[in-house]
Amino acid sequence: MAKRVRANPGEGVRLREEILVAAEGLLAEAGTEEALTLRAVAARTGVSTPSVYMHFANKDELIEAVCLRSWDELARRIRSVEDPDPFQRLGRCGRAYAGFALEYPTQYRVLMMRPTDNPAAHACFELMAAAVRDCVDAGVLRGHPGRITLGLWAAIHGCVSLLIAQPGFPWPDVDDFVDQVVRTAGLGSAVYSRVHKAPLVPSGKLAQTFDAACRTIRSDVEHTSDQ
Amino acid sequence: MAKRVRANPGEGVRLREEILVAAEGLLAEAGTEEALTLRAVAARTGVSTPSVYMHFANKDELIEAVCLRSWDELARRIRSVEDPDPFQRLGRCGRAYAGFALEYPTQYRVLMMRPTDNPAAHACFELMAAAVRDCVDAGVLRGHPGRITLGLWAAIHGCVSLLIAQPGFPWPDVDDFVDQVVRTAGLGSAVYSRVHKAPLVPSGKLAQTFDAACRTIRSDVEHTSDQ
DNA sequence: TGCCCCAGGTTGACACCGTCAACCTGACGA
DNA sequence: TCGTCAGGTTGACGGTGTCAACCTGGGGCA
Repeated sequence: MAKRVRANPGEGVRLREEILVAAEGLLAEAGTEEALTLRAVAARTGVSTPSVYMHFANKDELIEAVCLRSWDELARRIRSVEDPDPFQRLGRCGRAYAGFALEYPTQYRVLMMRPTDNPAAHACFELMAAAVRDCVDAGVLRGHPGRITLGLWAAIHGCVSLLIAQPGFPWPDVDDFVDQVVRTAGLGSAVYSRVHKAPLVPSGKLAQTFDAACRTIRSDVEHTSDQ
Repeated sequence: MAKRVRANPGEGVRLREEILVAAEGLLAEAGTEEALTLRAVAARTGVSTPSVYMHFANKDELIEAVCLRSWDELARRIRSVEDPDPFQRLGRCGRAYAGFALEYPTQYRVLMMRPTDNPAAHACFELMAAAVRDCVDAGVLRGHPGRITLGLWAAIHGCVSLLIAQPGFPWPDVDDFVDQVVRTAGLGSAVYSRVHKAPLVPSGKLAQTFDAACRTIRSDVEHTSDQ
């Protein structure tokens, strides 16, 4: 372990940054929140354990700070999604969300496990809500954008959090599964927003209606669509 | 703390049971997995700490055993769902799942957070898959039942796990939200299973198609359906 | 009847954890 | 030149999971 040169007054923030990086790395390697030790963080930073308390009130606040960075990264990804068609764009946002979660599984896990009430998280939700609002404006979705966003969020979060938490499960191809959930949630929201809580016709008649509607939804006619 | 009478040979299983009950209670009260202490479990059972190791190899195995019981309870609830219409029954199964999760939030959290590969969990999935299969047989859903079940599972799990993990969030009415997610997932699966990965028509045309289809889906005609 | 065995525990200890009070140290302003 | 104070370090405390060693009393067997 290399000798650390003591920081000059005013430069203490540098150590804070190094600690954050070390914690981020350890969290990714260790896997779970409690596997991340203050002692390990301090050792990796090349500093004594209580030094962490110079910059973070306790372990929880350190983890909170790590999470904050993750929210920013997630927002960055969602913001970078582009597509001329609003409904397609909403789908891409969902896939971007899933991509982030699966790329940083541990961070995502920690992120969603603790009650979060910070501006960065709020911003993420607002980005999704804005994409939904565009779909409402285009007429493809109807109803309250916030409510619809919650539904989509639930579906995608459920998808990735299961993939992360149950790696031993015989999942299908990950991209396929994410795609399925994103499309199902989107199409389902479109239908639900028009049906709402109305009692549904029996299954037999539903089948006919779906068959007819989906012939129109598919943009090009496939000759072998049943399987 | 009352004196414990020592168990006779062969009666050791009784203590195992008492420990499980104590752990279950503490988990529900404490909230999180790491708040559940072996010392607390032992104290509540009226026994010394290392006695727990007579019946469970370590803390993890104790928690595993607690989880196993929860899976059984979940299966019991799903099994008790009845409805003549298969699509309606599927929805009720989803609501039963959510009801369990929200009634035992801590157990559910622990349950889903750890990789589970036990028969009880498998049985729960199979029950859901059977309900889906009935819908496929009735024609209201199409495609591979296992895949569809995964999608529904993801949606409902996401819904309840967000409700549990983010109690501070300004959620709408819980029952309403669960209902929304269940219906959205069901309707979405029906549409997705017919559209699959086909490229979709633009949002404008989608809106018209959905409007037309959903007029048929609603069993009775409302005169004020827009809002 | 008396002996011993062993299931069913208990005692005491270990290493590790988060946390904190007390202490050190070197650069900088007066 | 000297005090001050930001930026650390040392050593300790209580709590945790875990384990080796020990106790103990009821039942099988002579």
